[in-house]
Amino acid sequence: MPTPHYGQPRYRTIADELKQRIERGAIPPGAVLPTESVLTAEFRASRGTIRQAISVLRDEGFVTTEHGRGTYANARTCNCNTDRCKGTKERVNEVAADAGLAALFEVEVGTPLIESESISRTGARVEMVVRLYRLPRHD
Amino acid sequence: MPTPHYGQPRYRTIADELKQRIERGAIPPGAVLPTESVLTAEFRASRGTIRQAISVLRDEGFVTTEHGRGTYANARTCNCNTDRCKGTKERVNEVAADAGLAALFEVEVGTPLIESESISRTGARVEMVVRLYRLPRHD
DNA sequence: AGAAATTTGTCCGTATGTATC
DNA sequence: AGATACATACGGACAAATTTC
Repeated sequence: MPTPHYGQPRYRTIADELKQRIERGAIPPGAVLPTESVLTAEFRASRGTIRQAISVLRDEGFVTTEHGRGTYANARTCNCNTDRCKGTKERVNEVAADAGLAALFEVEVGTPLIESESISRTGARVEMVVRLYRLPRHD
Repeated sequence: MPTPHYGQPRYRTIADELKQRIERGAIPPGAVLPTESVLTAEFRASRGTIRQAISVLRDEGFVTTEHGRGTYANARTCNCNTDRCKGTKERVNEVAADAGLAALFEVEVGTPLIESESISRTGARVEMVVRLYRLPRHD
């Protein structure tokens, strides 16, 4: 049989299906996902394809894989069932300069710096964390 | 030939080699990387392994791939000599998630993250340091 | 415009190494 | 030590997007 993949690639279809199971609670947080061989049998896909699907879930933060043990479903915290709450939160505080920052700013290690941390999310998933450092009183 | 992978896996070794070429300027920003088949011949690795290596570069922001076209090296250091960009340098590398970041991204401590550090200066003095963290994307 | 060549994308099957229990 | 499961690597096949002729 050839390998037709119209529309979505197979590994994405499988990833979406698994994603739904996790979101619906069919696979509760902390539970182990079906093993690769089980998924292979269920979806009639090769291990490579199954692994690619799981890789998608891992990158999107739905699951965590541990070598030699298995793949676990992660707890999804945010329940905003609205649109994509592409919200960013910002937090500003004072931190001590570590070695790397101290060298850059040419100050001593431990010198207070202003740290502004922005966290952008899409849904429950943290998309990006941006940390901006600068010296106090000199904007 | 069996498939031993002592120490670093092959695809990482290849990725590092390509990374160096980009950093050294052997592959200038915007240039097309050797095609997969060329790399296959050069490194005597299978196409899958080559693709895995390129995937690493993609995740780390070194290159961009376009279907049917090729893989391009990204500009990672701002080379433009305009006054605007002068004094701004960007560095992208992989770091291990510390406790704070791990909690935000809901991953384990030590999970590789992509860190993009931008340093803006006015003259010799460092004005600001921005560190952007994100999870590796794609497979 | 159309066909061929090039290049990346997806998928399969298999084999072997490595980590964990 | 054995069983299980993930990680790496190979080779082959076909699909899809782009470029070239």
